[in-house]
Amino acid sequence: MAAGDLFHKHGIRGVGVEAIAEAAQTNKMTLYRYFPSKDVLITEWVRGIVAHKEEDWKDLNAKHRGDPEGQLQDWSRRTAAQLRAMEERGSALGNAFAELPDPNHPARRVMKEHKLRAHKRVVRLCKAAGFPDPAFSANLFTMMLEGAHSCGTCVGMRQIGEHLVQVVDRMVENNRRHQAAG
Amino acid sequence: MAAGDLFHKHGIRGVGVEAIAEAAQTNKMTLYRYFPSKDVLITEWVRGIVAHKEEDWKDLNAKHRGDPEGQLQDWSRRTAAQLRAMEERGSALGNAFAELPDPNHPARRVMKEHKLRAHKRVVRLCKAAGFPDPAFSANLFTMMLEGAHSCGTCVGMRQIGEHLVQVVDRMVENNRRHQAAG
DNA sequence: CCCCCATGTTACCGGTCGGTAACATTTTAG
DNA sequence: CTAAAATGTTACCGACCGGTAACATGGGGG
Repeated sequence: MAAGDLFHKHGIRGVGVEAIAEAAQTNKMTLYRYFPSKDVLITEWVRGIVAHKEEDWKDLNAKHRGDPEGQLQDWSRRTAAQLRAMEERGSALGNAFAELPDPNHPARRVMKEHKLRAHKRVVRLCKAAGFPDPAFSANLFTMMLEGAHSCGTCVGMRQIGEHLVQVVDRMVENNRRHQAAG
Repeated sequence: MAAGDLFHKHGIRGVGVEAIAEAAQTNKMTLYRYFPSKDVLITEWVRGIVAHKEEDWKDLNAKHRGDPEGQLQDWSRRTAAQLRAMEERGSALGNAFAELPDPNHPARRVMKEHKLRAHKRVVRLCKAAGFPDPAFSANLFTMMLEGAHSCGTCVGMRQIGEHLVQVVDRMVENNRRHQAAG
C-alpha cells in the first residue's frame, strides 16, 4: 500500500483517490473495484500498520522469551529507531486519529483497540518484571511512547528516541537494584 | 472565537468558512473583511490558544514564586483538569499540528515555538528544583504531557490526568528525599 | 437630515473532491 | 484460438470548497 506514504505525508484529507491510484501504479476505477470507498481504504491502511506493529511485538516476545525487562528495553530501542526514521511529520496513527473526527469511524475503532492491547501488554510486562507498581510504570511507559511522537517535532526525533531508551533503561535498572536490595 | 470549537470538534479541514461565520454569528463576507484567508484564521486561532496557555504559565509563576516544585505540581494538576474537560476528541494543538502537513504553515511555526518555550520552561524549573539530571526529568515531563493527550483517548482522560499528577508528585518527592539524604 | 461606513445578502467563480457509467483494452485460462 | 475476466481510459455527476463582486441594508455621528 504505497497510498500510506501519501496519507502520512499530506494527511488523509489532503490526498485524493486519484493520487492514491497513481501511487499504487493503477487508476481510480480499479482502485474502486477493490475498495468500495475511501473510508475502507483508510481503514485497511490503518489495519495494516496496526498488524505490522503487533507482528513486531510477537517477534519481540519470541526473541526475549521469559525476559520482560529485555522486551521492554528492546521495545524502546525499536521505537527510537522508528522515530529516527520518521523525521518532521509525526506518527501516522496519531495523525490519522486527529484527522478522523467521527468517533464511529471504523479506522478509529481499529486504532483504539490496538492502543488498548498495547497498553495491556506493557502492563503485563511490568508485572512480569516485578515492578513494585506495575500500573504506574506501565502508564508512564505508554504515555512516554505516545508523547515521544508529538514531542519529537520540537525537540528532535533523534534526541527524543534516545531519551525514551534512557528512561526505560533507568527504570529497569532501578527496579533490579530494588529487587536485589529487598 | 467560537470558530475554535468547530475546528476542535470536526477538524480544521472538516469545517468550511461558511460554518465558521455562522458560528461567529455573522456571514462569510464580513469574516473575510477581518481575516484575509482561512489560513490566517487558523493561525490566529492557534495563536489564541498558545497565548492562553502562556498566560496560564505566568499565573503559575506568580502564584508559586520561588517554589519550582510547587509550579510543576500545580502545572500537572491544571493539565489534568484540562484533560478531564476534553473527553473524546484529543488536544486542539496536537490535532491542528496533524492536520497541517505543510511544514511552512504559519500556524505550525506558532505551535513549534510554543512547544520549545514550554520545554525550556520545564527544564528551567527542574534545574531550579535541584533535580540531579534536569534535562532528563524535563524531557520526561514534556513527553508525559504530550503523551497524556493522545493516550487519554484509550485509557480515559480522567485516569491519565490523575496519573500525570501522580508521576510529578512522586518525582518531586523522590527529589526532596534525595536532597535531604545527600 | 443625510452621508458614510460597517455589515448583510446573493450569486457567482474556478477548482477539487469522492464516486460512477460506458466503453476500450489487455491479460488469463480452457 | 477464443472466451471471459480483469484492468485501463475517458468523461461525467453532484457536492462542496475557499474566495470575490455587486449590491442592499442599516445605524450612528456630523
